[in-house]
Amino acid sequence: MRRVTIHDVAGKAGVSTAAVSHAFNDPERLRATTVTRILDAARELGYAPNPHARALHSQRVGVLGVLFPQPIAAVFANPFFASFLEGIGSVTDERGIGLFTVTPLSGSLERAIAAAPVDGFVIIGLDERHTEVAPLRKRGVPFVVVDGDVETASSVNVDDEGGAYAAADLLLERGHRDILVLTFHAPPEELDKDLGVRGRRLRGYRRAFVDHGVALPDDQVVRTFTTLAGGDTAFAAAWAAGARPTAVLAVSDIMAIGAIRAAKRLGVRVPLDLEVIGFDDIPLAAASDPALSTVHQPIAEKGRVATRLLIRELDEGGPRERIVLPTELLLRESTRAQKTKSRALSVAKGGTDREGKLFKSATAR
Amino acid sequence: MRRVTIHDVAGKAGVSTAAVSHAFNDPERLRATTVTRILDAARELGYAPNPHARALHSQRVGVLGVLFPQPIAAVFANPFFASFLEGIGSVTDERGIGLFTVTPLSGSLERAIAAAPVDGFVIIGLDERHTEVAPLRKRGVPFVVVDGDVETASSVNVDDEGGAYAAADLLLERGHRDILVLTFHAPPEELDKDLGVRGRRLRGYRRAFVDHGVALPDDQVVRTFTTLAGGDTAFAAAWAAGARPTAVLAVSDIMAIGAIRAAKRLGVRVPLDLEVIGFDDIPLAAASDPALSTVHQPIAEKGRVATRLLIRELDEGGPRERIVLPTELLLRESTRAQKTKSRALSVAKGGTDREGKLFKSATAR
DNA sequence: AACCTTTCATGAAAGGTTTCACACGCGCGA
DNA sequence: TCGCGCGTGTGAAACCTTTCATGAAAGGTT
Repeated sequence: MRRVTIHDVAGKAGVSTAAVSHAFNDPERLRATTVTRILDAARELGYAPNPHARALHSQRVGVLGVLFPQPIAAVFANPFFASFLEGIGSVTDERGIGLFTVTPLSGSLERAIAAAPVDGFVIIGLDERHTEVAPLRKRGVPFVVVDGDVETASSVNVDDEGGAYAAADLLLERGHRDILVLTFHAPPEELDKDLGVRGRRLRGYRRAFVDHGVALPDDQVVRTFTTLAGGDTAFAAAWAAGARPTAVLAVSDIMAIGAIRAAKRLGVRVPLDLEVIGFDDIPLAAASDPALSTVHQPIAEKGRVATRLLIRELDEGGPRERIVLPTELLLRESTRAQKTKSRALSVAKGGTDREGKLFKSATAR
Repeated sequence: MRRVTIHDVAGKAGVSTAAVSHAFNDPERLRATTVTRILDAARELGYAPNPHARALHSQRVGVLGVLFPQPIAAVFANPFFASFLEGIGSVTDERGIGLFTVTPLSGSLERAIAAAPVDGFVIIGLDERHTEVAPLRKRGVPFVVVDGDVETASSVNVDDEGGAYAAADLLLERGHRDILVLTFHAPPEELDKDLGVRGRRLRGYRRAFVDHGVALPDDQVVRTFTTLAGGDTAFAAAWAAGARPTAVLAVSDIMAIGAIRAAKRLGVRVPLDLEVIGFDDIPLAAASDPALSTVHQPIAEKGRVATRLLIRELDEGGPRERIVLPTELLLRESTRAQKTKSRALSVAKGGTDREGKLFKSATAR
């Protein structure tokens, strides 16, 4: 059972294949009666132009790839990525563009990239050292990097360091001296250097400690998994080891919520005995009990900005840009302080942006 | 800056394009030294076979589409779909297949379907009356329907009715007589008939009421939005109207959680004054406070089963199947009853399934 | 009547890959 | 010596669409 092609339609309507093509793509060129005759034939046959043939010819499919370095199941299980995709999707939808989720193919990102029928990529979570992007560049496939920095491409980042600073600063300002810091397990290769998102956030915390003249001993910085269970066990373990922190800083909301769960179980009241600040502002943060104070980052907006950047590059070969979006300290119920939310990087710098809506900056203060 | 093609590689390696193709796809056919010479040339040039050309020829891209009837941003915002995609992704990943998210293109599902460069579709949320699938059938594109039923295709469903029955049955068994039922706002065209998932769940509730000889007046069935706010306002409104239910049945977890929030605000204690049972068992259900009793449905598993079915159909043109997966009543903290979880459709019926792992059934009792 | 414009339609090339059928050269068995 | 098979490699068709250049017919002008 062969798929119906443009030839079948042409035959049925008694015209050339060129006419059929025109009927679909540029009906003005044909007599109205001819167009309807062709369209009728097409409908009757159930014809739709073959996307591959069309793409092959026009060198353009109308599909964007979103590239994740982790298995696809891990992507969709993560609410952070869900929000991110939501942002990307809102733009692709409005532009009539398809969305392809690209994850490692049998463990190889390179293979996945090569096989993906897309016009360009939004890449997330690949930091400085990743080598997968080199072939991309070589093949001339446009891409935009999010939460990372690559010499040769546009990038969209968030003021992680500033947000982390604001969170730590608030707690220190309120007199806390015994603060437990929860951070991601590092991938093996970056164990020493503090690279990527995690590194920037940690750097922000550290800077606040330094500014307040407070020490942050190594055993107060705990590495664990980015899960509810991770935060829970990390807090419980610290407690069992004799730590009695009065506050928690976590580089991810879900870990913060896990820590709160452990604290509740141990009879520690939040925020009375323990103030907690997370990072990201996932939807669950507002819904959990107590509602989590956190550093809000515009996740969906990151996706939107990156996608618009990519589309512009695709359409007009626009210039490279490095965009840094602001973060915002959001105080809810897991802290006692009720200072209104403060905003990092609230003023745009370097403003040559044409749309005037984006925040641009070389360095985040 | 033209993309590098197979001709460039052939030229550089001093062979024909056919030889290059063989070097990639069937190296055995060529002398080993030739193969390495070709591969070297390819690497040096940064060559990767053009996916479109390949797909055009082989009539196969290695990509599956997941079809949603709502805008893409709504898809990713919904944790239900996230779990579903997680299930699908776990299978496509393992088989080295790409995943394409297909949502209406400028409002038209048909257009999106036509333009999608995929080998087949997993379709979710399209019920009996939707007409979009007709062209698919006509064009001979294989698809599998989830949460719906189409004459001409395989389908994967869940025992919605049985699960709903179990939930309602439990509450009625415990003596509740004043139960508020929360259901989705119906799309306009199905206002009267109770079709689709919503209809099946409502039917399950109703059957339990009948079996217990209890009436379910229309004003106890409230339609609202499938959101936290929807459940919240619906409960609050009913309360304001003088209703004093002792239990709530909601066809979606998020609505149930919203109702609990409203109840808390009104000074109604859950589960002491009000027992609540949701539906779906989204991740938030276990994490909320009190943890939500709910009808668990295997969301990710639905995705996995559907995907395997589709792949089999693609590979071997396997037979159509109608699969019904069991649901399970999960009692947590929003009910007082502590009966161990009960399971609907726990026994497979109709077992001609070749893998013997899936549950099949014509009617879910 | 000859010529020019428009309007509508077509032929054929191009886009990049895979694969079928074939060719070439060589060794081996008959 | 002939024929055959095997190991390697090639030419060209096929996959399906779009678009450029072109052509034919119809209508208008001088």
